[in-house]
Amino acid sequence: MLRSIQQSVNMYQTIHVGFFGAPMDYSENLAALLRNSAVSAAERKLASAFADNFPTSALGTVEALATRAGVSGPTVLRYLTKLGFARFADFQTAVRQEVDRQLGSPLLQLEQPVGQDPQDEHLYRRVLLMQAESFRRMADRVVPAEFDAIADLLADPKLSIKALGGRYSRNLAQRLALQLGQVRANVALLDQSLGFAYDQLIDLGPRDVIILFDYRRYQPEMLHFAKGARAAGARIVLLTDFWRSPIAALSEAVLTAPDDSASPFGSRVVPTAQVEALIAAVVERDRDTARQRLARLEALRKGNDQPKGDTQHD
Amino acid sequence: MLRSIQQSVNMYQTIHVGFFGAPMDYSENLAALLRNSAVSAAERKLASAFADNFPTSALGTVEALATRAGVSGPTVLRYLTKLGFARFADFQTAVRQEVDRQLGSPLLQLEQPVGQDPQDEHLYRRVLLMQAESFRRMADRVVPAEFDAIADLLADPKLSIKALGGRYSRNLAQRLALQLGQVRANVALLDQSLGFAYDQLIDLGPRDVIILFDYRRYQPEMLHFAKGARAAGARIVLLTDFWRSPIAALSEAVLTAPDDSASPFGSRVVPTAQVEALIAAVVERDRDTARQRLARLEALRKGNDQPKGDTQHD
DNA sequence: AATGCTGCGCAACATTTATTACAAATGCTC
DNA sequence: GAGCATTTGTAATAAATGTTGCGCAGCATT
Repeated sequence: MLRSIQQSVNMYQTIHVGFFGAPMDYSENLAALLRNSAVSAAERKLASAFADNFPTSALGTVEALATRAGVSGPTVLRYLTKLGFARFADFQTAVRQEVDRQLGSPLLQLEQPVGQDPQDEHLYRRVLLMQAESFRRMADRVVPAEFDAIADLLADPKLSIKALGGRYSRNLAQRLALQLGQVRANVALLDQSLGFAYDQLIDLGPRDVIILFDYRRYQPEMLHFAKGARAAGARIVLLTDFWRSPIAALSEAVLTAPDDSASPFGSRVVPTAQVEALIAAVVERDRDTARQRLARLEALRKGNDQPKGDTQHD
Repeated sequence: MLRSIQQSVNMYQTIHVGFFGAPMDYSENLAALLRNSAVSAAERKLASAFADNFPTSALGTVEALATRAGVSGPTVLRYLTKLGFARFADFQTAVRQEVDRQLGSPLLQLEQPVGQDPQDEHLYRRVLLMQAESFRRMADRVVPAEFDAIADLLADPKLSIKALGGRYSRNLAQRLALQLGQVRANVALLDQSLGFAYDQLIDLGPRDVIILFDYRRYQPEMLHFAKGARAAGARIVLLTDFWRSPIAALSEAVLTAPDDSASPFGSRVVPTAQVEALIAAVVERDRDTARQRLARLEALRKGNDQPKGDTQHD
């Protein structure tokens, strides 16, 4: 036990000493660490097995690995212990992280436009490309059922829809309420500023759908309100960011979005698209009703065009 | 054992049936299979957990997965059984193969569209991909000078900014005013409904920048207002769609956007991004001022937190 | 209201799998 | 060639993990 004084560490921080005594730090490259640390015969066989098809080989069981390498299980364990992984589970966690990183990075590199330094790009162009990337990624994590569950709720004519947003997301709630109100009945925007809408709580019941917009710097009042609504039996739908507002636990369906932005404020671009998609889905569910309602509204608007403007929020 | 006659198979050959009975074959894309097969509430949560960070989430233990998703272990097992994986080990093997394949060919990494026909795609996914495409195209028609001209105006502390939007674009004006107001002084939202803001016209002069949002089904009142503002000597900036509102002729800078949408309403997603980009540009032009102003606001907000809510629009 | 159905979590069970102790084998030194 | 040290495999053990049956709860149907 002279050699490996190193303790078991969370991150594989093993430092090897290279040819001229220069320390080699493998903390960034697990695969290399595995390959270069072999000394004895069995360890070499093991290292080869790792190298042969890296991530896969390391993600199975100890036994599988041992068999593939032609060594015994304990040898595998001992090797990994030497490298600083006290438990096999720790090792696998590290491998998974590595996989994640490697799987994630080529994507980003691919998107790098010709001007190698993204700083060279104009801000505006940079923002647009970033958004394009966001949407591309969003598309790859769509869970149709989740979206449909929300759309079904919003489209159900027996239910009444109430939208509520925080300081910066009130806009979204407003947009949703405005557009949804044009294609179906019983849509309201809960107004936050007026004593914070607690008055509304008393009337809530199981026939109400509360659609909440809550993004980072989550406002405690929102959670408080959500709890009250839940207690009253209302159904809760949540749109939030990737960090997930605590309200998620109270919701029966959640839609998340990234909020990467070039400004000090989180971006609401993807959520805006989500709202629009929801509207589209609601329309799709009962095209005729929506069409008729829109036509009626159009007619009404023609009736009193110039004077005063519209009745509701707009 | 009535339901799943399918045996455990090496390759996950589950076939789903698309909208018109067209079979959808996921045999090449495990991630999509996991996301698209969810139906019940718990399954949705699970699918979301899978989607959140795909390979990693699936390579741990059943328990870890269940916890992350907020469901029970057996639910995980049942879901996977439905998808054709008799044993959890089979599933993980499939995941590992997938990881191998994807690491091998980074180019294929972007999920190749599952339903060959875009019609087969889910509405939500379709919307997201469409937006990605929109932004991609927008990036290729960026005219930096035009954008910068607008940003310069909005950032000029000697000028006063007034935002105005139409029926459906008032939202954008509001968002701009709200955020811009946090990073610089003299920002106002012209309220359309109150007698249509003509009162404001009388005070306009060359030190005012009117930023207008006018999208298809251009409202005549907007044009009328713009003419008045122009006559009063105000500077006009316009955000409109590709068809270009007639106000464009009166504006000293114009930013256009597509408004393709799946709903009866035009999409405001790109314009939202434009607004955010403008804010970012303004902040970039004088980072210190913006930072200080934000800090001061923050402090003020802390002062009167709970009572009444904010003074202005929000 | 009562009944059947489905979805889902709890908890016991069974199996797998990591881990440890021990002994055989190998290589090295005197 | 005996003795010591290091390496490696075997087998037993303990822990973790997958798997299954049961029952409750919610929902739709009659």
